[in-house]
Amino acid sequence: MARTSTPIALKTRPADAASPRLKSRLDLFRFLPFRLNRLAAEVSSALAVEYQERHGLDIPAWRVIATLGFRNDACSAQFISQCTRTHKSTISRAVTTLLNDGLIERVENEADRREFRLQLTRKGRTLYEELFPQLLRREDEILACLTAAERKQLSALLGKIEASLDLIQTSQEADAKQAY
Amino acid sequence: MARTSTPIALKTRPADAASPRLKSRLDLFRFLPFRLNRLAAEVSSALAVEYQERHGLDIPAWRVIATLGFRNDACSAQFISQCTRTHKSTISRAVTTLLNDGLIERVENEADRREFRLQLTRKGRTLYEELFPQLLRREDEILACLTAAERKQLSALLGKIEASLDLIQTSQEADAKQAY
DNA sequence: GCTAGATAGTCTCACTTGCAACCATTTAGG
DNA sequence: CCTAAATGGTTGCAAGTGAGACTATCTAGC
Repeated sequence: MARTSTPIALKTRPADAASPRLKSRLDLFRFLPFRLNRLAAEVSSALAVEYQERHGLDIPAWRVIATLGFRNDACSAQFISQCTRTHKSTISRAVTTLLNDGLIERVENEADRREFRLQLTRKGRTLYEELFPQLLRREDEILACLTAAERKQLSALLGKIEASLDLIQTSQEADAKQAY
Repeated sequence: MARTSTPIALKTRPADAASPRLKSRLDLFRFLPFRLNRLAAEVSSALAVEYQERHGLDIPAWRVIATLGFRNDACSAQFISQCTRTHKSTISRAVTTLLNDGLIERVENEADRREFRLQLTRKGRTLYEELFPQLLRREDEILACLTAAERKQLSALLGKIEASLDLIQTSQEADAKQAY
């Protein structure tokens, strides 16, 4: 449309590898944190259709389902909170909703009555079994632009950064680390 | 300040490349969207120190500064909104704050009096010039775990996905696309 | 020129989320 | 045992954000 002629247009093009990074300017589009944020946001919204529109789950709820679905044994809200890096109050609220929807159930832990063990109900597992292939398909769509080798590369690279970040964190917040 | 992921964090180990992905289960830690979200959140919070604590900027404000700092000429709020993929109301609020802080200024656009052209003030530019090397240093720290070649690879891979997502979006929401 | 439809930017509202206080329970130390 | 500190989980509150209404301006078509 005529729209594209406005200064706007700017199809935020991926950093094109050709031109070298300027020393005196911060090119936002080559700045990793920015790219990660933007990419994560876009990928998320590309997937949101699946669990939001088709199954009425929001992101925290999906994370709970996914964590429980992935593991066979029941686990605590705390555990879910930690491994998805989602605030415990957020998880708590999601858990409440999912309990009401009958997608998960919780069992008293006799050994420690502060904590509840959570697990998918039959209904919840059905949903999970139905939802996750759809999500994998979406992921595949998104990654269709990469060869198998490239996907492996990407995974390995992300893994390295993840590992490195954990280290950075560890050295910075030695006490928080205790929490494990 | 909103986005901070829980510092708690159980050592969600990076998908270890050894064991193959199970067919019947979705391993959250190998699921790209999840990894991207988590990584983006962590990287963001690793950088947040710089612009939040040291300069009192939140993320939207920093995006405005960065966009203006990167370009030489003044540009509209709309433009910033689009190229950072941040909602226009969020940008609007950040702009208001930055105007009050004297970090940016706006000039009437004679040609189109709906829009204002924004630019850094002297003070704003000083802040930008001071802040961005710090951020680059941080980025370097985070990427220190990768060789130069690997960094290039990563950048190229992200670029491919970015490009591909634009395409996906385009085909899926032909009308929404107008908005860009 | 005038009207209808776009567009830039602001503002209100509702919703989500992180934080921190809180309750219940467990554990450690005396 | 009894108290103090830690831990799992919930909830009230405040801050940030997206959706969408709204204002002012611009553009196209008649």
